Amino acid sequence: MAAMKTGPDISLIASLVGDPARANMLTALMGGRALSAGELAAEAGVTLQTASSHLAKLQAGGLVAVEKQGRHRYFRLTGPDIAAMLESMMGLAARVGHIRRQPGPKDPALRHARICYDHLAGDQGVRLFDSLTRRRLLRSSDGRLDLTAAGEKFVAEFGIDLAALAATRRPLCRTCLDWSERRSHLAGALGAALLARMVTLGWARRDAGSRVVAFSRSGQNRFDRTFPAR
Amino acid sequence: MAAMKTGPDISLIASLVGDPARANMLTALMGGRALSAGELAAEAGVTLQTASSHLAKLQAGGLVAVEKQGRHRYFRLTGPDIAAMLESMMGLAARVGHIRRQPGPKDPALRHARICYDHLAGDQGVRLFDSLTRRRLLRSSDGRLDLTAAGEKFVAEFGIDLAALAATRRPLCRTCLDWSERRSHLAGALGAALLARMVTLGWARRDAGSRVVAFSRSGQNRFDRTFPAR
DNA sequence: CCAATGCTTCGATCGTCATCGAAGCTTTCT
DNA sequence: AGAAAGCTTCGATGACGATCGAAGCATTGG
Repeated sequence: MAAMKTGPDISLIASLVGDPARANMLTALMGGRALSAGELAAEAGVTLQTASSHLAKLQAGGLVAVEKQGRHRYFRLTGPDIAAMLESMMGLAARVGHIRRQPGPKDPALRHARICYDHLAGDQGVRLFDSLTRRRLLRSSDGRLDLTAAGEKFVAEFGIDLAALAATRRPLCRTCLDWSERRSHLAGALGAALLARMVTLGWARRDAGSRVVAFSRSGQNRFDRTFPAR
Repeated sequence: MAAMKTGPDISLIASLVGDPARANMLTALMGGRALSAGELAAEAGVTLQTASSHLAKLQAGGLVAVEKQGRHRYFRLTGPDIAAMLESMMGLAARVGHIRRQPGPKDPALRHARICYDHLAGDQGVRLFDSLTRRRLLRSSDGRLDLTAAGEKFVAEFGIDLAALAATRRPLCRTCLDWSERRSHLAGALGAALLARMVTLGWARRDAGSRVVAFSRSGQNRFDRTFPAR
């Protein structure tokens, strides 16, 4: 007879993530785009039937949502907080030494710049966040993270429509803990918009089929100039 | 044949938390003190043998560490980041609706003030954090959270030896996401020291056998005066 | 030295769940 | 309408792991 426990039930969520196939699917969905059941099956290395079963459980558990489009069913994470939790788990796993067998060829690229749901993470993500705060374009006060007046000007000049972002229900600025850098990077609507803008400007493109964000040579230069380290 | 994955292995960590008995033990350890195998067995509602097996796995996974003291073996979390991850999972579980069967009698008390590893969480924890930042005693810049000059003075007058805290390897100020309030509260060495000081001052005492922090009537009054909402 | 306490290890049992083949359902394309 | 694509459901199999009784090992106390 278990003692009467109170509070949220962690173990349900954790057991969903605890299966390797599901963990792979969730990691793939951290790329931010909605993926079909077939793509997720390939990503997890299981057959379509098995993947379907897993996805049904993830959906029942509230971790993923589905959108029907024709004969496809596209799955996505139900929110950025799911991605944030996964990143924090990765940080822990890295600290206690549960690194995957082989570093893998894409590993350095992932550490340099990757997608975290819809914003930039890795070395580049942390540098972006540091640059913005060091130049007082971003400030955190009262437990909230906000753009300063100078920050709003800067972002507008960078080509982002702040009014449009403010219209969404989503918080403008959030922090997200980076597993590879163990520092914070910028999430929230602004984090997503900044990455989107960089892609539009041709600085970087998203590597299809992975979370890698590949900066071009000139794009990297412009990034360094626009978001200087000091 | 699973595709070659890279990065930290989430599923190992998650599967450890995924078992209800282990999740209960970890939640109990969020209280911050080291607990014996017997206490943890009672907490989880399993026999001693089962608990022993679980604890061996948690130890192998790097989530808990053990200290031998005579014929007792005391277990504790291997770091504050474990507690932070558990809190974030609770936040998620609460959002997607995995709340435990009965709210339970201790639930309101837990939401008001509880231990999160070694610092104050819940409504009181969030109010403490808000008050410090609103009065510009705490400021976050450059991705780090730091005491201002005024903050250092305030903390010293509150009876905390900052030099001693700085001597530890542990970060002075950290934020931790609160599952019940969905806001940040103060963690890190300072967060721990503030709670310890309040207990020393007799403002509050830790409810044995739970994570509840019970403020006395006068202690609550002094808390409200020392950390005003605005 | 013997008994009691605290915990671990062994062994056996039982459930649960991941997995995939096969069949069924729905949508799209021709 | 027929065929193909995308996915789910059904059913069977197999494996892992949670659980506890019983025995074993260490430490403490008389």
